[in-house]
Amino acid sequence: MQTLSTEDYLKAIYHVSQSSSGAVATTSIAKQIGAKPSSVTDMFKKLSDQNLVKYQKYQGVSLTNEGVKTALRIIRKHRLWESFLVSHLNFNWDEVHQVAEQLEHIQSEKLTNELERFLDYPTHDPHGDPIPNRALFMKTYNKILLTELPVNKEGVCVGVKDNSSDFLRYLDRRQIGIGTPLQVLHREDFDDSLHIQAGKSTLMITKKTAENIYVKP
Amino acid sequence: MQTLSTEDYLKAIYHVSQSSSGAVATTSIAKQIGAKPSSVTDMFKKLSDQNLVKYQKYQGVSLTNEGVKTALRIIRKHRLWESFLVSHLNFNWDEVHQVAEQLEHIQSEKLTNELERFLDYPTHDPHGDPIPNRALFMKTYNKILLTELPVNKEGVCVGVKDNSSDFLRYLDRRQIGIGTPLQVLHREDFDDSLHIQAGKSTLMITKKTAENIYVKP
DNA sequence: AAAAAAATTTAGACTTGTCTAAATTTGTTA
DNA sequence: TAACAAATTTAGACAAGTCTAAATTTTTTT
Repeated sequence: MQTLSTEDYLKAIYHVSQSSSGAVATTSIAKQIGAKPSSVTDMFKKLSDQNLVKYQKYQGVSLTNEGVKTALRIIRKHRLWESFLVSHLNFNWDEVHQVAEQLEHIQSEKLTNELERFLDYPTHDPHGDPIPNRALFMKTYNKILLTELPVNKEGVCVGVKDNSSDFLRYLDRRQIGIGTPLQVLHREDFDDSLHIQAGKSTLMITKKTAENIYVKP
Repeated sequence: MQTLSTEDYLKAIYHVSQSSSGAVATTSIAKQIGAKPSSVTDMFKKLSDQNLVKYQKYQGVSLTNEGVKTALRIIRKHRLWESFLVSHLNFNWDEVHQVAEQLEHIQSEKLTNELERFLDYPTHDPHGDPIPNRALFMKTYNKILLTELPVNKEGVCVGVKDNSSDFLRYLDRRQIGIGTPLQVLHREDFDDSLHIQAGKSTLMITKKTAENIYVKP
């Protein structure tokens, strides 16, 4: 059984390892967790003792199979709870993260599985991220960034890269959400801004916005 | 903001103070929490520093107004979650306690209030215990122990005193639950056992069982 | 009311997870 | 490749919460 802290580290290592290749560096986890590198080193040793990561001094860590499983079990709970908060408790998609960070640590297999059943086995959370099923398998579809969508090709918003409240509320104001049909009408060479069709309205967004929106063509 | 541990202590102090009069003794909390008396003394000092309890050396503690409020906020969450687990996640009333012990520590006023709304403002949890509302007010009805119900007077089961899994599952097997109509048909003077009418069936229960069942006449 | 028993507190130690500051290793650059 | 910079680790300290063992206070018993 893990402590709150080791669970946080495992999840952080999983996320960082997903968005980069090779071993996960001490500093990257320090940034993610909000701790000093020396604390991270300490924790790497503890996780290594439990065979949850492979750790070589000065070379960073990588999750073992057991470590991946543990991380996925936490992510599964996190995303199921986020889904519940949005679908039944009137939370907006920008409000769920902080609470789910707490709920993801609740230990009860029955609770997790019954919650999943109650939600009717959702495959994606409110941000479009895939939810591991009971066997910890995730359904991923091949999504691309809005910046990579060819001009005039139709797509649908299926996720966001930046999960910050600021960005999510900005999208709310622009009436862009998961499922919104998106189409690039014109790409401005001068500043890389995009004129897009979002649902029924047309609007202009910056490159920075576009590269934080995932679409399925 | 409280730690997990201080919340557990406040809740324990509240419960003990409800079932006895005067200040709450170190040993009684030690038993309730499962800690050594010396640890309890340490915590009493910490709680006292935060003005959550009034503490006098060797004389035990009593909750301050602020301490009572904090305890009730935790109990409110505990009982709301228990209700949710039973009503929507297929938990039995003997399975909810352990999970609710974890869920009661989740910090989010919005979560608590939305959960309450989702459950349609329940006034009692699956064991018949009253749920504090948003203003921390509890609706209590005047219940008595089954041992105190006059022979042949009709009553309804509205709660249990012993919340152990063993007892609750025993009641399940006897088909006694919250709302079950109960009536004492005969009181056996020899061993204090009771012949009772429970719903549609008549059965015999021991004194020990009867003094753990609350009824409303 | 003195002695014995029970309850409580104190003192000192341990664990977990964190930190700072210093030392070491790795990498990068001239 | 030598020197510098960046990353990482080590060493030692600290806070929270717990423990054991010893000391103290309160309560009960004789």
